[in-house]
Amino acid sequence: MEATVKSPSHCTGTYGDDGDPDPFQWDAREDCEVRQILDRVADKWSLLVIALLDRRVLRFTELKREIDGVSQRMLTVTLRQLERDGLVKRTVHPVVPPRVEYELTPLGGTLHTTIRSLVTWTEQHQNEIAAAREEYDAREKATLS
Amino acid sequence: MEATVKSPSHCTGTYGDDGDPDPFQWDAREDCEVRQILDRVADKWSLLVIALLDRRVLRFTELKREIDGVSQRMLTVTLRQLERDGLVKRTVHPVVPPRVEYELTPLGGTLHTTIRSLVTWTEQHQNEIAAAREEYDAREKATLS
DNA sequence: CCGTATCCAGAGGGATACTG
DNA sequence: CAGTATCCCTCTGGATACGG
Repeated sequence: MEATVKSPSHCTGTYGDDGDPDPFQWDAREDCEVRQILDRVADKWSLLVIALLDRRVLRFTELKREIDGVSQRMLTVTLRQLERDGLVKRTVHPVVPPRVEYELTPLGGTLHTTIRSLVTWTEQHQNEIAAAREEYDAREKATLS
Repeated sequence: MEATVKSPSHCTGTYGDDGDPDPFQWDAREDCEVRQILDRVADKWSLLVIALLDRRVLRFTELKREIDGVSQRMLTVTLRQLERDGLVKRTVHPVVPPRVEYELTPLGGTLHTTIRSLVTWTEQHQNEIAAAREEYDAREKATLS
C-alpha cells in the first residue's frame, strides 16, 4: 500500500531546452518527485519539527509539549515521514521507561537554514500582511454595498 | 464567516525571556499569527504560484496550464488568498473577452527569494531523499520478517 | 475568458483507549 | 514514556454546471 512515485526518475534538468529557458520547469507534472518532496517539506507540522530540532536533541514528549496543538497521532506520523525521508534520526534507548530521542540528520540540517529563512520572513512581514488583509476586507465590504 | 485570528496581536518577541533564550518562541501557540501565515505560505499551491510569478505577469489560464493538477476552483481560491495577503496583485482589463493578469507585489517579490531557495534545496537533495526512503522501506520489510 | 456556485467523495486529523 | 489502533468527523479539494 505504498504511495510510491509514479514518475520514472526525475523531472528537473532540461526538457524542451531548445524553446524555453524557463528556470521553473520543475513544477510541470504533479507526479514530479520535486513536487512530492515540496509537499512533504512544506507541511504544517514538518516545518515546526525541523525548526525545533535545530542542533538540539528532543524527546517525543518534549516535542509534543513545544508544538501546541499537535496531536499525538500527527506528531508520530510527521516524525515517521521525516525519518523515512532521512531528515530526522530516531534513537531508541532500551531502558525503562522508554526513552526515544529525535535529532536532525546532516541532510535535515541543511534544510533547516532554508526553513529558518522562511520563518524569519514571516516574522518580519506579518504586520504588512495583516495590513493587507484589513485593506482587502474593507474593500470587499465596500464592494458589496 | 471569517476565520480571523483569535490571538490579540502578536506572539513573537520575548515572552519568558528571563528563563529561555530560545530563538524559536514563535511556534508555541497555534493561534499565533506567525503560524497562520506559515500555513498559508507553505501551502501546496501557493508555493507554485509564487514561484511562477517571478517577474512575470501571467493570466489565469496560463497559470492553470503551467500548474499541472490544479483545479480551477483551487487556483481561484489560492489566488484570492494571496491577493488578500498582499502578495499578489490582480488586474482586470475591462475588455471582451475578459483579461485578468496576476503579478507579484513588492512584498510577494521578497518571499520569492525564500521559496526559490526551498525549491533549489529540493532539487539538489531529491536523490538523497529517494535513497533514504528506499533504505527505510527495506529495513521496514526486514523488521517484519 | 474568468470566474462563482453547488455537490460530494475522501483524505486529514482529533479524541480516546489500549500495549510494551 | 512512547507509541499503535480505532472511531468519527470536518474540511479540503475535484467535477460539474452556470453567469458576466
